[in-house]
Amino acid sequence: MLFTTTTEYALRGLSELVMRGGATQPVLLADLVEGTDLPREFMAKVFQRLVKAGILHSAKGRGGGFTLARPGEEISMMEVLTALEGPQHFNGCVLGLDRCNDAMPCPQHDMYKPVRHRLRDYLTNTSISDLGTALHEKRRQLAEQAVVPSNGTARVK
Amino acid sequence: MLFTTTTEYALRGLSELVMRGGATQPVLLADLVEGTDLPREFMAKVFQRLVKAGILHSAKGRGGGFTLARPGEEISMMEVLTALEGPQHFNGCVLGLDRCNDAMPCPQHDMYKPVRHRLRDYLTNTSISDLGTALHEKRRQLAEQAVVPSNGTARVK
DNA sequence: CGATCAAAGGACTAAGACATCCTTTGAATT
DNA sequence: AATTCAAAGGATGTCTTAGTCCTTTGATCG
Repeated sequence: MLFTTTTEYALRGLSELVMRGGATQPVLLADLVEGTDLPREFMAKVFQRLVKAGILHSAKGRGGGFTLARPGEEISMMEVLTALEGPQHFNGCVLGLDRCNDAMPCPQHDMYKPVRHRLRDYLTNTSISDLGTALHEKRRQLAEQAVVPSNGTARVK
Repeated sequence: MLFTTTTEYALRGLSELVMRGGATQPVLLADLVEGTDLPREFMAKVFQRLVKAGILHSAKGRGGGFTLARPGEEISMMEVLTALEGPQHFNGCVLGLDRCNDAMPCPQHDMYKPVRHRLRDYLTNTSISDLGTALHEKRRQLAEQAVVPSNGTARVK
């Protein structure tokens, strides 16, 4: 809804990367996608773009793989979005007009502004480290749930 | 950003329709797009879909055109969005996962929830009448501005 | 140096979005 | 009934997005 498929893959891929220690040691694409439904070949293209955008670092050959180019705390969802879809995504009106101008003013500019602001806040203030941590935590909870599946004392959501 | 081009066109077209009295009398597509950059032929397709969705009513031949099928106050942006892009757009995670499940839980579900809620509120509580009114008002302001362009007493934004 | 490993990159296919053109249908006017 | 009007609908074309496959590049290990 908010992102293109490409951006969604990027964010999910980065979450996985962070969760697998990609902040410090290289992670292979093959390892990263295993157990997920992320399409390997396509992810390779997406990660290539992230390398060029200065978000990822890559190394070929043995001991290679992908690592974060910078600390994960410094990479926001917004930066990923911008790298892949361009910067203009948050400057336009709700209705997608190029410009709110004389010929066709955006009738919703004022009402949409606070909504967009909220959205922008979320995207700029959430880092891919946050995504990785949240993913890790979710999986931990699910694992715990699986171990004590029908025990009344276990908190199961 | 939020919508596909098709949905944007639909919302803009409906805004124009309402502004031109399409709530009560039929408006021709040709009239509706004139002075805008809305592509006539493509808009015809979009409006066809809105007719089938029960949002618009159409009439062929002389005296024909498009009118709202129901009062504009009762038609929300969300309804238009849903009619054109399907209902699943607001039920998913930020990351676009089909389901937040064991195999791949959404790492951001909880944090994104309030943001989505805000967005949903905006879209369900804004009707196409609101859009039409806002459009009309904006154009009125611009016209006023144009009449007294360099007069110090005129409030110009 | 040669083998192997893994990302980079090019070529290609499929599907969907966006857009236009032309014919058909149905209604109103003469 | 004939004409005209305007939307409905089918056919087609183009572009972008999504996705796969295969070759090349560059690094490391033996």
